[in-house]
Amino acid sequence: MESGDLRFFEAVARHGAMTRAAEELHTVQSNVTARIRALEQAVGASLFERHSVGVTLTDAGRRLLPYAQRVSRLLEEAKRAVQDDGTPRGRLIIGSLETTAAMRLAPLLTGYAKAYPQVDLAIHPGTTCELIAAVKQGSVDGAFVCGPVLDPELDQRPMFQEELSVLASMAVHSLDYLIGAGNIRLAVLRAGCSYRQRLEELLARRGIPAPRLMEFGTLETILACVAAGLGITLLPRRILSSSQFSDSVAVFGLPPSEALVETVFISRRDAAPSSALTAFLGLAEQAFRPGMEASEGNVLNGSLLRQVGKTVLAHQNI
Amino acid sequence: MESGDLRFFEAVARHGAMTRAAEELHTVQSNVTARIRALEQAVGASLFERHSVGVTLTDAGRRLLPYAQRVSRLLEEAKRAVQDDGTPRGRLIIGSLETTAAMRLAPLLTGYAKAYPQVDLAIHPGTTCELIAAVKQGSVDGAFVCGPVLDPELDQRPMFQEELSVLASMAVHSLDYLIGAGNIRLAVLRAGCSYRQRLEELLARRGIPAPRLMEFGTLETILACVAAGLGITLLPRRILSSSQFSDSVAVFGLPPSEALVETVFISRRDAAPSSALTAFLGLAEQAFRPGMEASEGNVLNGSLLRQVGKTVLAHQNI
DNA sequence: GATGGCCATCTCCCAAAGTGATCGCCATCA
DNA sequence: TGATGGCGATCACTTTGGGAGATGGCCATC
Repeated sequence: MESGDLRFFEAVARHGAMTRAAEELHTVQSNVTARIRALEQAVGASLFERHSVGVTLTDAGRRLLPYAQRVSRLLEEAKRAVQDDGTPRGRLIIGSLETTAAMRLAPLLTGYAKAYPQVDLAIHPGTTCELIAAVKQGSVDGAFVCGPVLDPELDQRPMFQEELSVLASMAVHSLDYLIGAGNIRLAVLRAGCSYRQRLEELLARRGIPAPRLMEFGTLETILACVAAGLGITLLPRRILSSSQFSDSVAVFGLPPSEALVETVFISRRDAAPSSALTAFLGLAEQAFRPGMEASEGNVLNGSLLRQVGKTVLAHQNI
Repeated sequence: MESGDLRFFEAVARHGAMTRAAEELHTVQSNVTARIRALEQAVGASLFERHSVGVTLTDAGRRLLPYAQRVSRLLEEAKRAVQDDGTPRGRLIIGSLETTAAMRLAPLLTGYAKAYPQVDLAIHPGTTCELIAAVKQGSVDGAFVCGPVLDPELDQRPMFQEELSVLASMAVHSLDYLIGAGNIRLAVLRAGCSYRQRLEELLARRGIPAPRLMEFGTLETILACVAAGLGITLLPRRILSSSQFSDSVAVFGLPPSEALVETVFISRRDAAPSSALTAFLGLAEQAFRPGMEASEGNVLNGSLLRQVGKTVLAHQNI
């Protein structure tokens, strides 16, 4: 069995048809047929059921498919590993929650770009779910997401904690106010955003029925919308410090059990990290890990009741 | 880059010479030269330094080598996975500490052999170190060893606890006796045996200088030697219950912190377990895990001071 | 029954891989 | 210093596996 055969196999499995796989492989159908047959003979099992239109995997084929993918990934990685002589270069794609990117990454990224000019750095925004999938699939090298991430395929490093707060318009003086207010909505970045789920749970625990959603493309529009009284949202409190809206929205602090979320950096556990990624991790830990105990931690362990923005609320009120 | 090229590469790296690698690959030297050169061109780096006699890996080659090995292992595994239709068959090699094999495995193995007659079952004895290496290398499918095993490559499942005791001749009434006795030795199965190290540490903590070693091939000879007063040893107490020497050696109980060792079953984390291995694990957990809480656990948490064999000793004496 | 999509099979062909001989390099040794 | 032996590089050649293209059969659809 050769890696070339597995490439053919994988393409056929993906397309469900030899003819279309042949196109992708820049060859003709008869070759695909022949090589699949050769592969079947090599492993001693039939891999596809042939139909009048297309083919489908047999059980044996289904068992082989993940290996085909792993082999091709491994070869890719091998190539990179050979070329990677220890000095970071090439492309590094980092996934990040939108909020994390907005609040935290700027100094890290500029520092990295300066320190490793040979690396093309790209930030890929997404929700925790999307980014986990992207890391596992290999389309991003690593990502900042909401922890904890328990996936055994992924390596997880805690980076910092965020303190979430409910943001609402200044007219809202307690969340109970929301119970009657029918036209208030949840303003979220994406339907799949993990903060949305958290906010719904949080309201549910207080007997507030989940308002309807409103999706926005950027954080600024969410904040503008919240300030305008169109909706409420749940975001890291810190987001306000760099925002023009810091004085125009009400901030509802939350008890630590609800407020604190760990942001972790995830990367594939099986793939050896590129030098570019290792260097990134080094800078990130330098930037975030000491900061965690020194400043953030103290704030979080202190009073969560004090005023932020214009509103002071005791936990009991929320 | 193709898996075939990597096979060539790996063979050359292993032999340190193209000519000899060619023999192993059943081809001629010129082909090896050509394919290595093609591979070097494909990855864009030189992989070997050519000398007048033989070749040596470059840094890039050293980075590639582990991938070559992983790819070929992965292809092997893929083949097995395709052929493995869920009913255990084929060869299953289980590593085990000698003591574990003697005391624990018999019923499990007979049960397994009866339940899965299509599997050729083999037991491969060894020390914890040896077995860990064997599992990682793939020469055994899984192994019972002294836990905990922290290796990230390995999956570890606790199976049962053993209670270790120091065994000595009936003439020895306290371990302090050993301080003067110059000709007493440690009787161990192998130099690398983890019990040996434990015993030395244990004696050291009591101020007893480490006696010299005596190695034996079988447990029975160790026990005979201990009974004859030639040496002392550290073994699971349970070993005596199936031994003719149970009445002719003195047993020194130990406090739980020193006595208890967890026996775990380790297997490769990355390789998908064969059906034969999965079935084995199923039976093993059935056999050992319920037993752990029900009988063994109680005994261990109860008095460790009571008499076993003929000697009663308080912890303080040991 | 005509059509179209798809897979299997066959033949032809070629480039890639294998073969064997030769050359050059270098260490060793007489 | 010259002979020898081991080893890799290179070259000319042969072999063959894989790719191309044509054809036929099957089946669903219209």
